[in-house]
Amino acid sequence: MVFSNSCKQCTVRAQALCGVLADEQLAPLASCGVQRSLARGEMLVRAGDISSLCANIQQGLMKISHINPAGQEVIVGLLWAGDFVGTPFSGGQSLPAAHDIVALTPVTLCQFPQGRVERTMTDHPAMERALLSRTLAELGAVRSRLSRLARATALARVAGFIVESADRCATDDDGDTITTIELPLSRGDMADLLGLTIETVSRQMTRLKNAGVIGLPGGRRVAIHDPDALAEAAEELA
Amino acid sequence: MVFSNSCKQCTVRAQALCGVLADEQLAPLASCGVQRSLARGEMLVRAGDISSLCANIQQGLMKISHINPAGQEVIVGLLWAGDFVGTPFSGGQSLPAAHDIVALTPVTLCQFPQGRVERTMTDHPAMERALLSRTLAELGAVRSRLSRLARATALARVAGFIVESADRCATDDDGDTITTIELPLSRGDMADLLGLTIETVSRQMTRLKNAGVIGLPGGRRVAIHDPDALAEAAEELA
DNA sequence: CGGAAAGTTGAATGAGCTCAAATGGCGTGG
DNA sequence: CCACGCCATTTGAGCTCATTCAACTTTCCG
Repeated sequence: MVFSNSCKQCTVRAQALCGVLADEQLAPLASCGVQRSLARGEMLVRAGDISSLCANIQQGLMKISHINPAGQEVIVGLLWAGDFVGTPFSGGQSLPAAHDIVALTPVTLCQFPQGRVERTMTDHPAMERALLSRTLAELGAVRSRLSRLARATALARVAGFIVESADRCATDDDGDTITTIELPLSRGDMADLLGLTIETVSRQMTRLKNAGVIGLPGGRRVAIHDPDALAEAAEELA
Repeated sequence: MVFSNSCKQCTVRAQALCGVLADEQLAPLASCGVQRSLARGEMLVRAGDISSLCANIQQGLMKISHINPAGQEVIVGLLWAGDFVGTPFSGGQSLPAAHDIVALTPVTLCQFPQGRVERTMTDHPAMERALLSRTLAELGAVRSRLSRLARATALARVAGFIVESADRCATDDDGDTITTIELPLSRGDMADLLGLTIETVSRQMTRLKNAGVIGLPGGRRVAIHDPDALAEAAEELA
């Protein structure tokens, strides 16, 4: 249902199709995309919906989350700018969505009619193949997160998340000695993502700060003073 | 890389193709499948391998596992009879495998030349679409496991695993009042799968036994005395 | 400003881990 | 057939790390 994309700032075309198709082949699809905006906190898909949504995230960050019987929210994945969301084909039975999808920041996305995407895939098998390939890669990525959640300590989870965010959010000022990023998630969201409590997340952040590994200049900003130590902390295990 | 299949005892054809193709379309593929056996513990794929493996599991159970830097093994998924394993196309760049794949029981599988599978997919888009659909479903399933690992108590993890195994291994004697299954995993494998220690798994099994929910008649057998209580325990959270 | 939400810090509790020893099942060899 | 040894599993005791509950501080917006 979701496809990760490693490229940072690319057009809708490149995102959806991984560059396998020429521009003229995409024209019919690109021409029918509708731009849409979501406010922070707005829900795009509700678990249980029978939705034929099919879109590309252009800006912002969304969460894929699940609320368990005890009322706790678990974030099972994030969708960054460039990621694809939705079901690209009707596939006979339209299954209800398994998870909520909610905007964590203001989001802009480009929405397509499902039928049109499906037809484009049928006309251009390379696109479908690319989508399959990307989905397989995403599956591997989720499995890796699974192995971290299974065993890693609270410190390693938090450090790992900062490293990952730094990779994703990498600003252009790479000449600087110190990288500062703006975490896109609240402490509460981080806790839901990492399977911890808000307090524990906060404590580990403080711990990293006191160790001189990161700085917390205020807001949700994080200054990475010692990337190596941070990466090492992310590998540490129970 | 892996596709789950809910059907229990089906032929290679039905498994790989979800019944979307007629038999005669499959003949070229079916005719070049090679049967292969693996002993318990034998490794099919090693993490880092550049493998073009492409096969269907006919009998037995395999684990997809990852050994973390601390030397702990984490099982990120199981492959049951009927599941598909491997990369069905070369996709330009052959990525090295991210995980080990090892037989937990004696396994028989039907292996295909990758190129032939790829060609069959190209000739029959319905097959590729089915594969994509199945992969998306698998992605959802892994996400659900993720949410369980993130928050559930040890008891809930163990109970959940027993429920899942019971669904998978359901023997034909469904007329019986009490269902007994043979767990396909050792305590150690269960621990690796659930992100617990051997001792904790054992303790929770004992706890369920003492509560009268299950019986442990010996070996790896589990008698399910109270399915409802077991399901309830599986939902319980931290 | 002022109120609410978000984040930090502290103390006590408890679930699961570690280390260690006992028990049970099972195949081998006498 | 029984004794032995090996391996998986169970059980026990103490400890650690993350959670819980609670108070406090900071930041964000109206």
